[in-house]
Amino acid sequence: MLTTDKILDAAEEVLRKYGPRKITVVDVARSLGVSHGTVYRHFASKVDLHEAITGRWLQRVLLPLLEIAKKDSEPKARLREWFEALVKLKHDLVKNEVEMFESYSALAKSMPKEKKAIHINAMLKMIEGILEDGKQRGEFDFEDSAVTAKCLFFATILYHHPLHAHEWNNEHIYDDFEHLFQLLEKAIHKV
Amino acid sequence: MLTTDKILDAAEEVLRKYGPRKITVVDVARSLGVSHGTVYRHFASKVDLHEAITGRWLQRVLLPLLEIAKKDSEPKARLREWFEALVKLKHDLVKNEVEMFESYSALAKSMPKEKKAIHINAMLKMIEGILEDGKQRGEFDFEDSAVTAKCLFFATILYHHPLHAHEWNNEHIYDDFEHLFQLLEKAIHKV
DNA sequence: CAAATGACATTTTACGATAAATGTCATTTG
DNA sequence: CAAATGACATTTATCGTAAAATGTCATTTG
Repeated sequence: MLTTDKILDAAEEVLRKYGPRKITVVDVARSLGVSHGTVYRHFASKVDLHEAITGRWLQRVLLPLLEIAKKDSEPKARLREWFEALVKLKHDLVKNEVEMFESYSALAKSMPKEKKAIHINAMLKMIEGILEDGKQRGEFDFEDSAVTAKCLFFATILYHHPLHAHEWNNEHIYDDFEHLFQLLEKAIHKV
Repeated sequence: MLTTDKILDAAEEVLRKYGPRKITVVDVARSLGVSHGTVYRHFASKVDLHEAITGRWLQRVLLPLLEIAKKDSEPKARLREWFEALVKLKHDLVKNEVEMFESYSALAKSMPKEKKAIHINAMLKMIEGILEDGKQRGEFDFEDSAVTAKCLFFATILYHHPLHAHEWNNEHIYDDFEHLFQLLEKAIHKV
């Protein structure tokens, strides 16, 4: 019997092989050797299928960040490690898996923002956790962890949002990030 | 005799009337009642013409920022005023002149980054001036004005870069900016 | 002779017809 | 009877051709 997961596997395979313009319901069904009607028994629409593909990939790719967030190392160091991992992750995707990155970026573009918000919120929760931890331990100084998490995430958006990927081949990009992050640390570290 | 300025006036007219897809050399020439060959006596290429149009517009639209930067009010207040003006400026352009904003965004997209850098550098210089002033007066505390200016500009990019314009209809956008800016202030204000 | 033209080869875009994909559902299959 | 099919109307993408724009330059104009 055909499962949702098998369809997603096939879809990723198609994506990998033929690029984002070719992930049609028909092609995915063909690569599974079933009729496209069958796929519609598992996904209400092409868009739903796309969202599922992207969602699964995002979850997988962001796993390392979750690991870092869960550590109980010093919050200051952990926060830095998390953000450095975030930008390195994104930059590496662009460098080493351009076609995959672009494929998924293309899919993500057509994703409704509520769906995107889910993943952004997952990231914000990780940051918030580190911040809250640091606040408890007296390392950090700010009012609201959730608000501050948002600030940090969006302040660094240039360095991790796909929209800005074209700027990441600039040779000073890591220096710039480093300077910005130091500035942000200065704002939240207890003096 | 035909002057470069007259051509740019006509080009803006065409842009305003027919949108960005219609600013062809031929159309601009037609609206001036001259042959398109004549336009080529003033601009080496269509791209050059586009750059000139965009450049002139940017300069005009960013004039208010220059005014603020030149004031000799308190640097802390001036910095805030400058950034609030920047994001308000951009947001107003989207709200009140959508078609113009999109037109120019479209033109800007095809502009080489060296040309864009000129305008970004002009902005950075304004920020740097305010920061340096504040440092002299003992209001601010940081190492390098130029570096810090870059940090502030790019940390707030979500709120003023056209790429993110689609996020500006979020109702919390001003609150978010306010929180971020407070955080940044905390990082550079002398305690 | 400086300024402008318009004919030109070349490149880019627009358009419309054809093919393919989406989404539904009555029917078939195991 | 749950699972899968494929015929279908509708929407969307593809592609070749026609039209328009780019960029050059020898010629014309005032």
